[in-house]
Amino acid sequence: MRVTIKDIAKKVGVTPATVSMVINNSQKISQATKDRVLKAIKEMNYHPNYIGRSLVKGKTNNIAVVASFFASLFALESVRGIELNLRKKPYNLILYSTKGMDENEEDLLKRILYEKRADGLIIISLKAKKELMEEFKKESVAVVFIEELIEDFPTVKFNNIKAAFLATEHFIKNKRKNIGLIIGNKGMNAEERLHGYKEALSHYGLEFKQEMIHTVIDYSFEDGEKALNSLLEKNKKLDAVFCAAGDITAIGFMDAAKEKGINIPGDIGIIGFDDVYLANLSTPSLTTIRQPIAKMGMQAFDLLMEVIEGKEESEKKIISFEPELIIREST
Amino acid sequence: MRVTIKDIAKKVGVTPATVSMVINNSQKISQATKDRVLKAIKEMNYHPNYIGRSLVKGKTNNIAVVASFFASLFALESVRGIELNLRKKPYNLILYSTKGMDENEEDLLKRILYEKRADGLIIISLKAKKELMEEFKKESVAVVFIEELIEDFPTVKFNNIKAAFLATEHFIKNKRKNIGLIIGNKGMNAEERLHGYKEALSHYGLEFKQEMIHTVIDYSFEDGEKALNSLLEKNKKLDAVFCAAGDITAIGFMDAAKEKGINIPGDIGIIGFDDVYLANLSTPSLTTIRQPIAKMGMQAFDLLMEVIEGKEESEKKIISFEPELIIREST
DNA sequence: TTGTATGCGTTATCAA
DNA sequence: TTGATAACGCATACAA
Repeated sequence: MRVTIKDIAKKVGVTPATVSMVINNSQKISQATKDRVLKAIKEMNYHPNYIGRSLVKGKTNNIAVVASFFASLFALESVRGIELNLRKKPYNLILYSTKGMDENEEDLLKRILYEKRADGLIIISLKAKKELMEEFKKESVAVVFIEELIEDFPTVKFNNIKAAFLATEHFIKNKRKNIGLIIGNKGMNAEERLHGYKEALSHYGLEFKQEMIHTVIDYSFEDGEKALNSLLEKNKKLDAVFCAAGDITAIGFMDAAKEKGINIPGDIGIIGFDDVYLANLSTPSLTTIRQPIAKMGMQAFDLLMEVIEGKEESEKKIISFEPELIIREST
Repeated sequence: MRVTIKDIAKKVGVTPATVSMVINNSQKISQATKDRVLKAIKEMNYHPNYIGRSLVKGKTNNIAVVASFFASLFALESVRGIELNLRKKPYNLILYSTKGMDENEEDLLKRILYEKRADGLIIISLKAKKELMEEFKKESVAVVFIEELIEDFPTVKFNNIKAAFLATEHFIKNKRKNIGLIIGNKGMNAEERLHGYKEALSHYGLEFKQEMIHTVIDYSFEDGEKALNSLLEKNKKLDAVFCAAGDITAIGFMDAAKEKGINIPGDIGIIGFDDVYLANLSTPSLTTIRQPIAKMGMQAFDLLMEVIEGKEESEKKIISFEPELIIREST
């Protein structure tokens, strides 16, 4: 049997209530009994059972992170950031992934909420229904979003519009006229990046053409290879590509170009997105948009703590991170 | 207020006990009341509170994964594998990382144990004291290790000796004579890989030289850059490097070589370790040892389930995975 | 300053 | 087949 406060109480000759008060270092316990209880706790190797505590307190000290899967660079970096700041607080991290589960996303969120599995949630790149989110508010379970934005909920995001504008503008200033775009096929991110791309074109008096857009699903290396063929087929004069679908896809694109004897940046310039390690390692090294993902995770955790601790002004905060264009050899 | 079995009971006109029995679909409840209760559960949107359940059952349905840091590719891939199989079971994942915590590793493990935070643990690449582990056994909390081995505990590991042998042998067969080794500075892995490296040298009649070894701490990109300078300084004739510290470090090494005008594989051949997906994307692409990390994670989870479910023969099982040498352009 | 009593949400035992 | 009651480990309001 595990030792409980009862055992300590019996040993010291006080009641469980007294022991409990010592543990939560109440002011109204005499130093003498405090010492005796503490001594017994050490001797008997007592540790409070967090389930008992949770039940009476209505608090789990767990933070749930929900994402579609955790093996993506974005999710990984976010979790790393969250973890970094989590360490300063007495919370644990529980990960819930939705991809490949029998349960759908909404049911999962409901379960976390109603089964009382966490005091707060960080939801990464997932769209959630507004009504369900209101339920979280009602049950006072704090929620912070990363990337996808829900009205009236705190969110950490990235200025995708400006990012896409910067990338596109960089091409234009370098006299590139036929700028393709590789982009994800869904989500707010993709919309915003498309928006920034269009904005830059129109700002510099260039025409937007639908055939310049290639959408991808997986953000994979292979997606980049396919994109090259598809874009070239439709646009013989293609001289630049902004790969808003990430660096990995951009590198897939470069790899395919190399095989076809297309020179980068001579024939086609390319800009990636994210600035992962690899961007600096490819040949040519990749010009890209740097996104401070880990910092975004850290910020999301801090925001969550503020909401849990009751700071009202944090409840609707939207924190946006600004892009940085890292110029290397591919443009 | 959250709805509890009491609310359901009141609404239906039965006792909480009956509702509980319905939820756990006991056989001895009449279909009629079963239906009424189920209907009320749906109407009132009831979900069982897992904390209440845990308290009486003495079971948390949580699996803890402990590692020094989850942002490493090894830990990430392991978690991914664990996650994959976890989905088939009614368990949740809790992540505990030790690096950078105020608390040391041993205290963390003690906390997980005595606070009753998980029914089972998977410990990744961490050395634990035998006595403490015996405590887990006594409290019947299941434990499975990945990578580090503790006597009498189930472990999933990788044949590091053979892996290092294969890599070193590959160089030798390609007429490389001065083979450097980049390797972590602690842990069983490093020892085993060093062992395999030495074994290959001696098997092919080459002399082992201490100055051919460069140890690293972080397994980082930067470590690879430093390794190049250090190794070259001590060995002018260096013509091969087995980077047992992982692909990222190997890529760092290549990057530094590129800057110095050293040709890979012309001047120096390099072999990495892990086969992360970056390995195939670098220029030149990286020859490396493939380690089925996700599969190891899956296996660890299955083993853990077996122990939790009381299969005695699983309690001392050691499952070893075999290496595969993936030959690409860097050798 | 400490003890008594009660409750958190659930399950299990026993009786009806 | 269902109800009454106690128990899990802990915290807290109130009484002493």
